[in-house]
Amino acid sequence: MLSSTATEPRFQEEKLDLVFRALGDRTRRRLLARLTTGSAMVTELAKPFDMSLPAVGKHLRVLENAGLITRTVNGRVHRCALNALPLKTVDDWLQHYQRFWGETLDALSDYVQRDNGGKPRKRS
Amino acid sequence: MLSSTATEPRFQEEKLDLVFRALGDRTRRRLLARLTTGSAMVTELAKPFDMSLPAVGKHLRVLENAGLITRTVNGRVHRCALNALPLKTVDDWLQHYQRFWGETLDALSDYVQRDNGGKPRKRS
DNA sequence: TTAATAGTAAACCATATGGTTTACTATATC
DNA sequence: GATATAGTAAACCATATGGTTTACTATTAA
Repeated sequence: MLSSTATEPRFQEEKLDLVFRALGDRTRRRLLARLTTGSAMVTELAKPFDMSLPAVGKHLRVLENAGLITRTVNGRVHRCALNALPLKTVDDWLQHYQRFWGETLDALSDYVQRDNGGKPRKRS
Repeated sequence: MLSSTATEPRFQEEKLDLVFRALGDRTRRRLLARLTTGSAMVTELAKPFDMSLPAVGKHLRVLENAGLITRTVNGRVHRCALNALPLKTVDDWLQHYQRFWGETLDALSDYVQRDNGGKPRKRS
């Protein structure tokens, strides 16, 4: 077995860098949202955007490098599909912080609803 | 009421831009992780990093602009604290995709464990 | 009051990012 | 074979990002 595995911290950190940065752009999030309705070729994906085809192509490349989409080339058509697995990695990362936004919400709730007998609100 | 509210789509999109981009850097994620153990002043936060103080200061500014930390100035000491609420926004955004990584995992599971009678695996 | 500490501001630099336009390649179609 | 279509590649540009160093401000302490 190689010294590097998919679960090794550094590997995961690099992946998170790519995924978070890929998600940090509205155009790319719109592309992902579009792909939840099914795979599509590049020109189809580019149509709704007020932007050149190469620009959309670059965004798709960023998403691909982050592992968020897969591409199958068939003739001259590149068909893109959503790959949500990296989002699970993000979700896992987020879970470490869930209790903190819970705490914040509870504190806010306690502050706003003092007539609640001071009981913490149930977590959603 | 003003024409712009915290839940208006554009507002949320801008926020997601800031938060995702803030999270797309390892140094900043380490800073957040540190802050889960409690608030700290800037020099304390900077200590573990092989990086100048102004550099860390900039990272903290990015986190602050994304709403991920709050800062209380007391004399010359700036005390930073985690604010995880924007991470809940991220979590909400992620939930729209949860069923897709579920599907992918199921498909993988089906492929790997053909001896399973073809039944979909239970969601975690 | 002098000196040390906490931190930002500003100027600077290299590289990354997000867009453009203008080729160019490869596949379909007439 | 000629032409249209799908898409990338490459060159270019403006701005953003992540780091540096060198001031500078403000507060605390000797």
